[in-house]
Amino acid sequence: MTGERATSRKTFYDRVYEFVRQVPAGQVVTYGQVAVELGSPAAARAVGYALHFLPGNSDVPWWRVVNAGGGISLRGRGEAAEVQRRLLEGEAVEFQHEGRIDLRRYRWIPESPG
DNA sequence: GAGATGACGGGCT
DNA sequence: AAGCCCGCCATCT
Repeated sequence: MTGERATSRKTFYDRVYEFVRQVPAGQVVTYGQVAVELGSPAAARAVGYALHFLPGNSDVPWWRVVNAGGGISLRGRGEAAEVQRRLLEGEAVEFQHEGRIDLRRYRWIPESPG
């Protein structure tokens, strides 16, 4: 009975959605960071895959998740990348000349003194 | 049970 | 600086 693997109850993806949902507007997190927060620092790929299932009308701010370089990859969807950038800019997130975000400034850290 | 997929990350050339 | 390759992990067929 002690083996209450509640984690198995929800899929890794569901945990990703919940975490991303906690990201406040105007801040961003990286795929790798989400993976770390979920307990799997090497599951950055799975994190991106989880967001891949999210429709545009989802209540999960998927656009607040960027790659480790603070940029938008969307490795094969340039259009989605443009939408993501627009959404972030709408939240006062500044993009640098190289189209990347200054993570030192916008990266959100959970349970942070803020 | 095994193989294939994929919104990543890091390292090497 | 840019591009390519490998590895990692979770889910699906």
